[in-house]
Amino acid sequence: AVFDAFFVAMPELAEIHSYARNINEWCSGLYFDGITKRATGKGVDVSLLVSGRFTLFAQARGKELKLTIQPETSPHSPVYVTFRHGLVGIWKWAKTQHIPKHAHIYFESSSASHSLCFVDSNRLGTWNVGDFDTKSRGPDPINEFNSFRSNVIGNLTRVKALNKPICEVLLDQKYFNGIGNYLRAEILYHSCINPHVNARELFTSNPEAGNRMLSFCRAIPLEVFTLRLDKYGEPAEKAKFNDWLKIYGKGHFDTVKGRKIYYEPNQHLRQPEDVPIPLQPHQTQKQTAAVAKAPKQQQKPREYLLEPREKSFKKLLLATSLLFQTHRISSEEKNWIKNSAFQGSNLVFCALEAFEADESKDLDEFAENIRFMYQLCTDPREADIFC
DNA sequence: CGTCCACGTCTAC
DNA sequence: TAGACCTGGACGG
Repeated sequence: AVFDAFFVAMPELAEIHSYARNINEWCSGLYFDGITKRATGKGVDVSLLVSGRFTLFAQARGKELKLTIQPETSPHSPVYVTFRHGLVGIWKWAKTQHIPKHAHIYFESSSASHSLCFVDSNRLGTWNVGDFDTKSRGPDPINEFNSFRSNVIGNLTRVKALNKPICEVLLDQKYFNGIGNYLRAEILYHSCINPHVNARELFTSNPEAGNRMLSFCRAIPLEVFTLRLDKYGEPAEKAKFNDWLKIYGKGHFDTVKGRKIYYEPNQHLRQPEDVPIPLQPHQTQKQTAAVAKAPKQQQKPREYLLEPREKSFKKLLLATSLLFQTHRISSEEKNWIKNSAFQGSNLVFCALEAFEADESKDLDEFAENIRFMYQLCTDPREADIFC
């Protein structure tokens, strides 16, 4: 029963990234020509800032989603609108004659007869003109993992906010932008860390466990994103998501600062699994301190239901690492590929397919294609090719 | 029908 | 740290 309520709520890091992917899939190659802000919406009336036709592009950073409104005529500079989704905010692609209830702002495309709608039934979400809030919200654990990590590690000893139980710290958006109540429970469960452990102490007494947890802050939401788990979908999809959850909404919980933290009281005695998608270099195998003392238990390997796309995703990341390690691409190009893959860009997957179809498996040619795409896509004059 | 709960963020005591 | 902001689904009488 708790899950029925759960399924209509809670956009966190994985959901915001999925929203951005959805929006870019719906909107690529389309011109929009109208913006309507209803009186119920709390954000600014963006329609006053845009005239003529425009394209839309979405990016996620933590729990924020930034829409780039790019007017057709070049002298007009783009308008950025950044959304926060509250408890239930969601993006929908709807026929313009049937705008959903609680759509507080929508972007209309006459040619497609559809509108991109920001739907938020309990109106806790809002938006403002401008870029991501980098002052009070930390880097994105998926797209900016290295800065995310150093923002935590670098502030550990001097910032009071990090001298608290790890379950509280994980909700602090200044350090864990995008982590919410279900992700923190899942991350701690997979990391085999007791939620009440002091964060500073965790990182200083057992840095390996701390680092592993930071990797899970990326890997767990990334898994929801790449497996396209959708708690807003059809009943079958909701059930898949429910099955995927290991701990949230199940069994034991404590209430800390008015919020439920679900965990297994003995989860810190388990042996952690490997990070499912280890994209960042991390130390291997050497066990230390409390984790090492834990009795080795039989671990059931995590089961993946890999769709073809998800296999390609992994292959692409492996290929990218290879190209980078062999100095065929720069770190900027490497990061661009990863980000494009996370955003669900078809382009980079096409490059991979071309490489796989190439019988000579020419890595240099693969790298050249990638560099060419990178140039095209990062040049604003050519941005349309990307969309 | 009413009550509880979902759980993000801001504000005020 | 409690309350406000909101809606709506589950559940109980």
